[in-house]
Amino acid sequence: MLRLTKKADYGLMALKYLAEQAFVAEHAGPNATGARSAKDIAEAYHIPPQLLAKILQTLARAGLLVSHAGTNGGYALARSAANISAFEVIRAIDGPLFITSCITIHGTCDLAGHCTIKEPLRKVNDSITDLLAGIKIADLIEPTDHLPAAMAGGLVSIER
Amino acid sequence: MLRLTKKADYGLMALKYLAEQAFVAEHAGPNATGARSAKDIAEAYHIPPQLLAKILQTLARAGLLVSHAGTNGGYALARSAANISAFEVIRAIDGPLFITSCITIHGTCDLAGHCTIKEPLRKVNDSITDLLAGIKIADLIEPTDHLPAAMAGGLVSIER
DNA sequence: CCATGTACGACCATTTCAGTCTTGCTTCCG
DNA sequence: CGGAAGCAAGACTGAAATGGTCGTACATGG
Repeated sequence: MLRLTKKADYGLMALKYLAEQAFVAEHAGPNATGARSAKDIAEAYHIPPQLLAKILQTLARAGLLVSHAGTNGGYALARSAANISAFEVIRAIDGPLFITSCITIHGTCDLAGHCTIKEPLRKVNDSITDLLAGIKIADLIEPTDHLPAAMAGGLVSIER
Repeated sequence: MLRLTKKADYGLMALKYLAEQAFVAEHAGPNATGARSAKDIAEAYHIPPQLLAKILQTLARAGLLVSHAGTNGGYALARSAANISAFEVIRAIDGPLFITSCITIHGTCDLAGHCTIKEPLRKVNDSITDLLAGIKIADLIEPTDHLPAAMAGGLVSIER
């Protein structure tokens, strides 16, 4: 439970892949855009190509990727990898995230009076949002290791 | 997406309700245990009674509630409301939470080599776990308002 | 013009969720 | 004792979300 979908997983992987490609392109000629076809990415991660294609289209529609059709076309990051957050990716693919079913778009609980739990949970929701918003695609490259630290531990305490 | 199930919602509501009852029981005679039947709780929140019953059974099996059969039976908190975390409730009902499909019980990614995303996400996972573990049932009572503060904001930053 | 690639909608199988039904056991109380 | 109140637990069902496929159309570079 509380897991994100495989699509979101795939999306993050693809973004990471493109970020790496953009990085190498940066060190190549000016015509190397770092664009890769959906098929390439799918093969690199053994993801069903058609599915990945749809995900990338979604991401492009959300403005996180730029697409270029035709021969030698493909996708590339629309912005720097440091400016794309995991939150944006997840929201683009899985839609707005609400930890509890109570919280709708309007912030109103359908069980008007009786659902007294939603307010505290909304805080949790916001925290997770902030957490994910703080994680950029750029943070996903590099073999991790030295990045945890601040992420675990007593991040929060509710005062009563 | 990234939402918890209705069952977990219901479970939290029920726990909160029992916490409140335990509180009033505390101020009553020694024989007032604060135990309430599943039906009572279900009616208070307009939850399908049978469904709530199953949830409460799960919670009892997990050791968060104590049950007492027979006339005037019902459920009561097994511990103080300040010692039961939202995380325990959610895990008891929805099972262990793993934010990404990659992370299995064994911590191994089924896509051995190619899934390079899982390590950073595991940190996120841990953060959310900690976040939920820090929220106690006792924090859910009281008409909220003055409790947010620390929960929103720059909780985390990944160093690179 | 054709190979390569994106765009997009329809479709399908499987799983998960939410909820119901049924049956059985336990305890209290008259 | 016996019945009512209450928990325990498994089978079952309908609906929705997920994961994935297919087919077709459009764009573009050589």
